[in-house]
Amino acid sequence: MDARLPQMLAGQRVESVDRRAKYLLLRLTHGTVLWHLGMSGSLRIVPSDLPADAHDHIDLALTSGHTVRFNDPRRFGSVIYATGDPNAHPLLAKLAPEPFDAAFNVEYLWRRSRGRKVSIKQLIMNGQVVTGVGNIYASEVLFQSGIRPRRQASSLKRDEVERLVKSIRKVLSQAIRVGGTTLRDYVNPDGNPGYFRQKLFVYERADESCRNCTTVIRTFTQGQRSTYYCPTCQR
DNA sequence: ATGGGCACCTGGCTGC
DNA sequence: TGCAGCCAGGTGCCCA
Repeated sequence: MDARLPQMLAGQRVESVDRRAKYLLLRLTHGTVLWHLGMSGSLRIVPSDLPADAHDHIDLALTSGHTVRFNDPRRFGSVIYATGDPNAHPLLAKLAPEPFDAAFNVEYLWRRSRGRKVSIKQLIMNGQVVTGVGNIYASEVLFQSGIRPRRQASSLKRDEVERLVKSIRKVLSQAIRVGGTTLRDYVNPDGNPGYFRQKLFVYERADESCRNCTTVIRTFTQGQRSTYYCPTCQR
C-alpha cells in the first residue's frame, strides 16, 4: 500500500465500483483505487467501531458510518491509487480481454496460441492471454476440455481451442454463481465460503478416482504451481 | 518476444 | 510437545 493513500483519498467520493481482471476499481472523484485481494485477501463492510482483528490492514471509512475493512493474512494483496485513465495504468494496460468479452473467442485464442511453446496450462493462466483463470480453474478447465496440462500451446488443434474457450467460460461462470472456491480460509464479503470446491473434478483430488472414468487423478508441478489431471479423460 | 524462475508474506499442516 | 520443512487461492519483475 502506498503510504500517501490516506491523504490522497480523504474527502473523495466513490463514484462507482468496477472490476478489471482480478483488480477491483474504486472510481473516485479524482482518481481510481486499484485493489487486488491477492491470494488471501477479503473485504467486508463492518461498523466503524468494530475493533480490528488479526490481519486487518486497511479501513476505508465512509461518511455513511460504515467501514470497508481489508483483511489479508498473506499480505499478497495490493492497493494502488491511479490518476487518469486506470486502464492505461501499467498494471492494467497489457491485460487480455475478459473471458466473457466477445473479444475472447476461438479465433482470438487460436491466434494467441500459435507458435507458443509454453504449456497450455501456463498459457491460460497468463493474464495477457486471458484474465480470470487462476490455478484452480486452470486445472478444472483443462479437465473439462479433455486436454493435458503439459501440452505445448501450439500443439492444440482448432477443435481443442474451441473446447477450451467454452470450458473457460463455463467453469468460471459456474464458480462465480456458487461464490467461488474455498480451500481453506477464503470467504465472500458476506463471510460465507464459496461452494465450487464441491464441484471440482481434479483440483486437490490427487490419488482419488476420476469422477468421470474412475482413473486415479495425478498431480505434478508446473511453473511452481500444482497441476491436477486425469490421464484417461485428458489427452 | 518468449520462457523460466524468483520474490513478496504468513499460517497451517505433516512428520520427525 | 516442539520445531523444521513444506505447501498454499496471484502476479510482477528480472534475466537469459
